[in-house]
Amino acid sequence: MRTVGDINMGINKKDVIRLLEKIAIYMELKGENPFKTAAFRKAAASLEADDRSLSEITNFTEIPAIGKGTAAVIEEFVEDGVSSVLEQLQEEVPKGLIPLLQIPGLGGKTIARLYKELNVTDVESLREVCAAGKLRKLKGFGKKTEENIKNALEQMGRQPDRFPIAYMLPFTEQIESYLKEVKEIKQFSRAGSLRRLSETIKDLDFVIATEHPKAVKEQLLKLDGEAAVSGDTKVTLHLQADYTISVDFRIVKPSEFATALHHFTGSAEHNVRMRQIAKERGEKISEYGVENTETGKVETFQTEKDFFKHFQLPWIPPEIRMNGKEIEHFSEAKQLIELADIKGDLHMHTTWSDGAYSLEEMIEACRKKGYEYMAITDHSEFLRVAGGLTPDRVRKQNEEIKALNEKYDDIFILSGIEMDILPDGRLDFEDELLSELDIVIASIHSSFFQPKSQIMKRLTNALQNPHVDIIAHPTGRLIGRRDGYEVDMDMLIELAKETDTVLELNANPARLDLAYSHLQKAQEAGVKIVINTDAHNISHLEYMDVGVSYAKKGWIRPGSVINTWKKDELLAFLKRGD
DNA sequence: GCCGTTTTCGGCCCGACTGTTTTCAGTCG
Repeated sequence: MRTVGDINMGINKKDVIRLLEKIAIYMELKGENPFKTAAFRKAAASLEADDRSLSEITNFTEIPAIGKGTAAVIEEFVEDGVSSVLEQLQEEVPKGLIPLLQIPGLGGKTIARLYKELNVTDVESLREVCAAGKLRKLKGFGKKTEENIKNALEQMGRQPDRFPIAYMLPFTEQIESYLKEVKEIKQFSRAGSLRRLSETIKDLDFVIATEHPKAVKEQLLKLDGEAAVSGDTKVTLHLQADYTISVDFRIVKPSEFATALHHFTGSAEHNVRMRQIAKERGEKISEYGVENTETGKVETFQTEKDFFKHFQLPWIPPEIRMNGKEIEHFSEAKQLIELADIKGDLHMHTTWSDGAYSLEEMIEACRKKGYEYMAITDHSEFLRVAGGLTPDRVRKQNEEIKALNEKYDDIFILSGIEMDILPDGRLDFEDELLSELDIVIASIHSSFFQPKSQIMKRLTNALQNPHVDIIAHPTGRLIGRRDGYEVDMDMLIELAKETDTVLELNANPARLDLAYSHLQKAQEAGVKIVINTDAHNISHLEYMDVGVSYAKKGWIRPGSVINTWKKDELLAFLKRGD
C-alpha cells in the first residue's frame, strides 16, 4: 500500500546537499577546475543555509550560488532520484580514490595524476605503487613525498579524522600553561575551531605575538612532539598521545596580532565573506592587516573589536563565526550571554550519590566562584550504579541543606534531585516527595535504544509533571561517542513551552546537550534554558565557561537563561507549579 | 559553475610552506 509518507519519503534536502558535495568530491578527484568544484560546494552550503524545506522551494536559482546548471542537477535528482552528472563522474572516477583525499599532501590534482599515470584506484593500489618505488619516479614527486604518503597510509584507519572537543581541551590547557611561561611571547590566543568551540576539532590552533620569533620558535620546538612544519611564521607540532595531535602555532608581530587572530579563527566561510566586504571597499584583508589596494597602505589594529569597527561592524563573537551570514545578522543589540551573567549552577552531585566531594566542599567551591545560588541535585534511587538516593536519604539531605543555609548568608543552596525517568515512562519519585524540594531535574539514563515514540512518552510524562522544573541533557548524546536517544525535538520544544519546563544545556564538554541549533530553536519558541555543569567534581564547575561559550553558538541571550536571573526571580519561577 | 549599476568575460580570499624545482605547483587553513 502506498501512503502519503511514501511519496514524500523520496528525496529530502539533506540528500540534495550530500549529492552536491559528492559531485564536488568527484570533480576534485577528476582534477576539474577548482572554481567549478568550489561552486558545487558553495551551492550545497547555500542550500543548507536556506531555512526552507525542499518542497517549499519552488525555484532553486533564487538561492544564491545556485544557477541554471546546479538547479538542473537538483531538479533531476528530486524528480528521478538519480543524477546523470554524478553517474557520469562515477564512471570516470573510481570510488576508491575518495579516501585518498584524507592523506595530507594529496589533493584532487595529484590524485588525478596518480590515477592517470600509475592507475592508482584505491588505498591498496596506492600502497603497492609506493612499495614498488614507482611514486618517486613521477615528475614533481620525490623520495620525501613517497615517504610521507607511506606514513600517512599506515596511520589511516588508526586515527580519527577529528576529535571531540572534550578530548582536546586538556591538551589545550597544557599548551597554554607552557606558552604563559615563554617570556618572549607578548600575547597568545586559541584560534581556529578550538576558539569557535566546534564540537569536534581537527587540530589545535594558536596565534602568538612576539618581537622575537626565532626565540619563540625554539621554545615551541622544545614542547614534546615532532615538528612537522617549521617555517618563519608557522610551527606545526605532532604531539604523541593515544593519537597524534596536530598543533599549529602562528607567529606574528604584536601589531599584526588582531588581524592574524581573526584570520586564523575563521571559519573559512566567515573569512571569505569578510574579504569580499573589504574588496567592495577597495581594501584587502590578510593576516597581516587591512591593505588599501590603491595606496598600498596597510592598517593594523589593537584588537579584533577595532578590526570589525573598521568595517562598521560590531565585534562578532568567535563562536558564531560560521557561514558568513552572521556578519549581516549580528548586531550589538542581540547581546549574547556572557560568563559574568551566570549567577549560579543548578545541577551538581556530591558524595551522597556519585560525586567526588562532600556537600560542604561543593558549597565552598561555589562560594569561591561568587555564585548567588546553587542547587544540589544528586541522583535518584533508580540509578543504583551512581548511588541514587532513596526517599529517606533525599529527605535527610534536604534537612542538612536547610541547616547549611542557616550557616551561609552569601549563597543560597537549593535542595534538589536529578530524578530518573524510568524506561516505562514513570518517574522515580512520588509527587509528594518532589513537592518538598526546591528544584527537580528529570533525565533519562537508561534504555537508550527505545523507539522514538517510547522516548517521547517518557519525556512527555516528565514535562507534564508540575514539579519537574528542568529536563537535563535532553538527548543523552556524547560527542563523538554516541548519538543519544531518539528525540522528536520539535515536540520536545513545544511541550517545554506548554508546560513551562526548562531545557538544559549541559556544559560538560563531552555532552554539550542540547546542541546549539536546538538551543536556538528553543529560544525562538520562548522556551527557557538553563546552563548547568552537572559537576561530579569541583573542577567540573569550570565547565560553565564552556557551556556559556557554546550557548553563544545558539545566539542565546542572557534573559533566556534562568541561572542568570536574580535569586528571588528564580525562586518565584521554580514555585510556579508546586 | 556562478556572478555582474564599473563587468556577459574573467574573475572567483589570501598567503605560507613543502618538495620539488631552479621559478613554481599543489596543498592547506
